[in-house]
Amino acid sequence: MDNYQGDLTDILRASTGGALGQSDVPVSNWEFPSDPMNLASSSIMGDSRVNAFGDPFCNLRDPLLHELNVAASSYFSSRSSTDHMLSTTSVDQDHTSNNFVGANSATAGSCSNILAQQKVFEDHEMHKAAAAATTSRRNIFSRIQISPTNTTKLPVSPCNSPAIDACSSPRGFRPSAMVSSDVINVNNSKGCLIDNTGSVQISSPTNLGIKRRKSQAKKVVCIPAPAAANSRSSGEVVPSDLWAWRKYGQKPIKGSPYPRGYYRCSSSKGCSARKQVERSRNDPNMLVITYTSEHNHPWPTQRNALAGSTRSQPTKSNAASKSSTGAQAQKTANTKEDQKESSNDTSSPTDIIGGSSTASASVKEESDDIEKQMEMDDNEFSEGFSQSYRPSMPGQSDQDFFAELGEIDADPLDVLFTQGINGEEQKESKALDPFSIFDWSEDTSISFGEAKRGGFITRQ
DNA sequence: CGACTTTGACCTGCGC
DNA sequence: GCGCAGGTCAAAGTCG
Repeated sequence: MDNYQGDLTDILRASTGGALGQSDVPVSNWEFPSDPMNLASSSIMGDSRVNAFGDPFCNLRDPLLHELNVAASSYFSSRSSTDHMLSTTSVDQDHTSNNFVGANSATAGSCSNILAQQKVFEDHEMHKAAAAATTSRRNIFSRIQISPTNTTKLPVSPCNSPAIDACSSPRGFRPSAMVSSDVINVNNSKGCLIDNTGSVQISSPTNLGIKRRKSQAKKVVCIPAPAAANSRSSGEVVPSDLWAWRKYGQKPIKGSPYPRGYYRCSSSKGCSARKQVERSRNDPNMLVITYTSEHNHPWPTQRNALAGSTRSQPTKSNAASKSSTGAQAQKTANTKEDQKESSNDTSSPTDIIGGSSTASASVKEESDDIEKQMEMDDNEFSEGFSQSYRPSMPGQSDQDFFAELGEIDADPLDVLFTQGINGEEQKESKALDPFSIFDWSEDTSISFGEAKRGGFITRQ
């Protein structure tokens, strides 16, 4: 189970984003009161330093953390090979209704469509784990009850573009949504979040797309590409999570102007966890992160996560003012893509950062408030990244926040389960399968709001 | 010195 | 079998 811990936590954290502490957040028009995925809150992860992304990408800071929190939705899709519980199949199936999709169309800006769309697709592996603990076939997300009405109406992505395109959304980040690999498109803004026709990210191993190692379980996360916040001078996007990642390769992808970066987990030696980061073809503002394999080690402590990643991320204090990278950054700084990125990024970092900094708070608020918050965030960002980036929790000091991080790091799932599940169920699930949290029995019908209320958030 | 990024070369899977 | 494309390796160089 430990192996999964990392992934799961990743997902949870990433997806949970700003929801922390929030109970009834009208994230979107969706019926579900709140986004379960927001449980962990991105802000928690905020500090991690992860490796940079490909050159063309610029500044991404903890997209998982920040953006997800803020409103951005992210997609986690997994390609399962076989018994995939994920509802990858189709929109019209009941899976769809069950899929966790939080779409928030309320947000402003180009990305406005989705603040909190999120969808998680778990790995085949993860599913197995969950399955072991429970008999349920549906993954956590699939179990999450979303208003059937809404779900059934989820628009199928009009886009025919490749999976990567699934995450298209305008720059700001808000839009991302997690879509089941096979396609749930919640995002109206640019049309498609994920294309099932897409090859790589979304397709199951058997599908087109990843030719190799298809058999490996993969989870695909689509997140808004933060801009400057998490970037290096080179313009690379540096999606962060608490894991430490080391870049081991980068390849241009056919049909995409953006290269794909290959990262492996450096948090622990021998860890087979890997991820691929690339930009959505259609929406450069969106990043598609594909996780492969599980971490074979516990969730890294904050410190560990940061270890060895100093280059990829600016220090909290100077992130804004200076890129962490030196010569390397310089090398690519002038590239076309970088320039392009930089131009885009100028405004966006705010989103991210602001999202991260205020995400937790903003999430609580009504969509209107969220927009306002974002605006404020933008302003804050202008003042300095370091400040704005600082993760904040409502009613919580920074120190508290990090202290909490420590707890979470120690056992991220613990938080979720201990609080997210009540009584005996909690104990049982925790003991048997931490993931059971996701694997709620179908009749359980735990609403996101409940889950959230249950605990992810309360921890603070 | 250790960890990271970069990048060309190599390997492998898939389609034709 | 060949070629293409994706994925990985590993040397070289950088940075703190």
